[in-house]
Amino acid sequence: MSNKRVTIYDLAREMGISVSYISKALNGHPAVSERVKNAVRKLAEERNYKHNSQAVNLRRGSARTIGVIVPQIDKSFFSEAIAGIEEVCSENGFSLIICQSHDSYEKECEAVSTLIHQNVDCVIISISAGTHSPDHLRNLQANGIEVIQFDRYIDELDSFKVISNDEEVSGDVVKDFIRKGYNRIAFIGGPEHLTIFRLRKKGYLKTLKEAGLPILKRFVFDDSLSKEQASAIAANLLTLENPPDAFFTVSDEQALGVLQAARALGVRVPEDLGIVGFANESFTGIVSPTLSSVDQKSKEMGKRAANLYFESMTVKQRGGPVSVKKDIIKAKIISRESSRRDADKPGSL
Amino acid sequence: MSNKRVTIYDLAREMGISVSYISKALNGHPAVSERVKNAVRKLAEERNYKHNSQAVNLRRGSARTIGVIVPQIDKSFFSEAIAGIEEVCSENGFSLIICQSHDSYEKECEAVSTLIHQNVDCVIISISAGTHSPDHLRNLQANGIEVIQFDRYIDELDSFKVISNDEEVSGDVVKDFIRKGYNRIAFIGGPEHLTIFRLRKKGYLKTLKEAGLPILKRFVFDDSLSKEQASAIAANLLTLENPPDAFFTVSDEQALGVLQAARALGVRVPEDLGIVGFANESFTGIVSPTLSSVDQKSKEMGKRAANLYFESMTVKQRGGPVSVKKDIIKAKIISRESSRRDADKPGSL
DNA sequence: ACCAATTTTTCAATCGATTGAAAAATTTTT
DNA sequence: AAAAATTTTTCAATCGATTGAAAAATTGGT
Repeated sequence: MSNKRVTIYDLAREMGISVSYISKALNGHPAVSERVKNAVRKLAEERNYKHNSQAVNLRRGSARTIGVIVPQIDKSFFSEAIAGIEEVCSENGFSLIICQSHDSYEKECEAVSTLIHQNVDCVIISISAGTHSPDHLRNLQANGIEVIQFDRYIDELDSFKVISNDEEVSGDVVKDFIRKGYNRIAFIGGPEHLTIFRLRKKGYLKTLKEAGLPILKRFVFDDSLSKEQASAIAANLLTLENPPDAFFTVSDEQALGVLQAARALGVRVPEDLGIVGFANESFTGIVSPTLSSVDQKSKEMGKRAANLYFESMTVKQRGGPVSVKKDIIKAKIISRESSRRDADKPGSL
Repeated sequence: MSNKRVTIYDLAREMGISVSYISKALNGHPAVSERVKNAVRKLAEERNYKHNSQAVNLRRGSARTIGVIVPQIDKSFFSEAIAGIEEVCSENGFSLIICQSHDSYEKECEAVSTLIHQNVDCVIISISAGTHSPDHLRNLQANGIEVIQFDRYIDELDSFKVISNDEEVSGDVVKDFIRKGYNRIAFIGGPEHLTIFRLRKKGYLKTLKEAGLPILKRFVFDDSLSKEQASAIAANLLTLENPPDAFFTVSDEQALGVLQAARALGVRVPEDLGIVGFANESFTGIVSPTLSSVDQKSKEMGKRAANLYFESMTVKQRGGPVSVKKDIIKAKIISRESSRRDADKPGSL
């Protein structure tokens, strides 16, 4: 046990040739004959040689690695996005380091620090709910690390951004509610310092206004991302004299909270109350009634984010100018039982 | 943009002192006066110096990192276990590299390769359903990397193991069913080359036998881990002339599959059919009816696994003998609606 | 067989940080 | 003030791999 690792020095000693020659042979350098290449590769295989990434990366000056920071990896939105990132990275021979911020600014900063230490080439991040300033991300850029934001982003930071058409699709959700006959639509949002939550609220408010519906302040809530908060808000509103007949929430956890409050109060969903959430988490399809949600095409967002890095690298290498751009991926409403009122039934259009 | 990183050479040049002295100052070496230490630290802070982990690790010969390989990070069992590992690692100043095998042997081998390259000190793994041989894990050991298995393990590999009392708790599930009046209990298992699935089946069979109940071969299925397979099996059995009145499954996905099949056929749960799954995934508490499940204390398993590494390190450093041991964490049945028949109601004991 | 051209192989520097030994500077002792 | 003891600082090797330049060996032409 605890054997030392085989290095190219070991191989060189055993074969009686120089270290640099071994290195060139293993890397397919043209100055090495096929005969030697094969012999070296064979021995490397036999001795179970594995290169030391630390050494390679140090020498190269790059770890060929992308760091990913997300609030939680066990939300399907994020794990799917990571899957997309992983796919593109492995196509390009890059590895991934995944960090969780658990929605805390401090943990996010720690992750940033780790990734700088690890000498990553790029950081793809969906910022935590606790993050108010992009200084730590500027720190990454100051260290020559490309920053790419997705979903939850800070607009003022000059970086690539891969986002949904939040305002537009939020408007669509409201329109859909109205079309189905819901017209007392409540909104449960997130912290307003995050652009996506501002935009979703904006889309909601704007569409209500355009539809000529009154905006009831007591039906609009910010900064209530947890299931429990949403549940409490719903329980409160549903016992009013004139309760809402629909809830639009900016996450699926909130939508679930609303559903549970409705269940507890005997309010029927979707007959008496429509619910639409955001992110199309996997549980939305298995609760009863199933929850309508906005699908943000998480995997595609991840792929797009990673591709932005590799594309910009290519352009930079050619000396071309890299214009900072915002990539918008169109989200799509997945209509399930929780918003399926009569008006939506086939033939009723 | 694309600035080069600050190194101790830059700091040394700026302060007009040697590189090694800078290094010693930053690391609190006793041979450096407080005056110099403070000055160096101040400048390092100002210039935003971050050490290069590649260089540090190369020199040290260890990355102070633990690699984790699990089938999927978006199952709460695994993400909770990872949270536990993370907690213990950060207490000990270690980092984490997380890899997913997606239940494929090839991907698991790739992950092993990556982790060897990254020079990790230890690998904590729950092996994939597609893994039949522990050769790749022996490869880790041959490279001086400690291997710790948890949950899904290969018994024949000489390594630490952190596992549940699978056979015992499976027996308890069956006993619980019987106590509640279920007596035609079907079983949907996993691939038998994984010890945990063998043990769960063994506990099921043994307990049926001890209870004097017949073992019906057509009620026992192996290697059917997916929700779809479980659903198909349930649909099949429930339309028999003498269908089962309970299902014990080795995962929660399977339990959900059974529930959906029962719903589709109009079979009432738990009145006509009891269901108990395994892992206490988060969705078991939000489906309707809620699903009973075996809680494996995933976070504790993760913490235990990581602690085993640090404990064995301490012992090894002292030159003490490290006996390979199996740590058993007692699982607990979480009784929810899907197995809540009359007999279980309060006062009916 | 000799010189040039080509192929094969080695040398030495490099990446960034650490560390024990050696050297230089300072303080204490006599 | 010289010698000894102590503190401060630098030197040089090291970790493992890569790479351009230089050297050595081989091949070809005449």
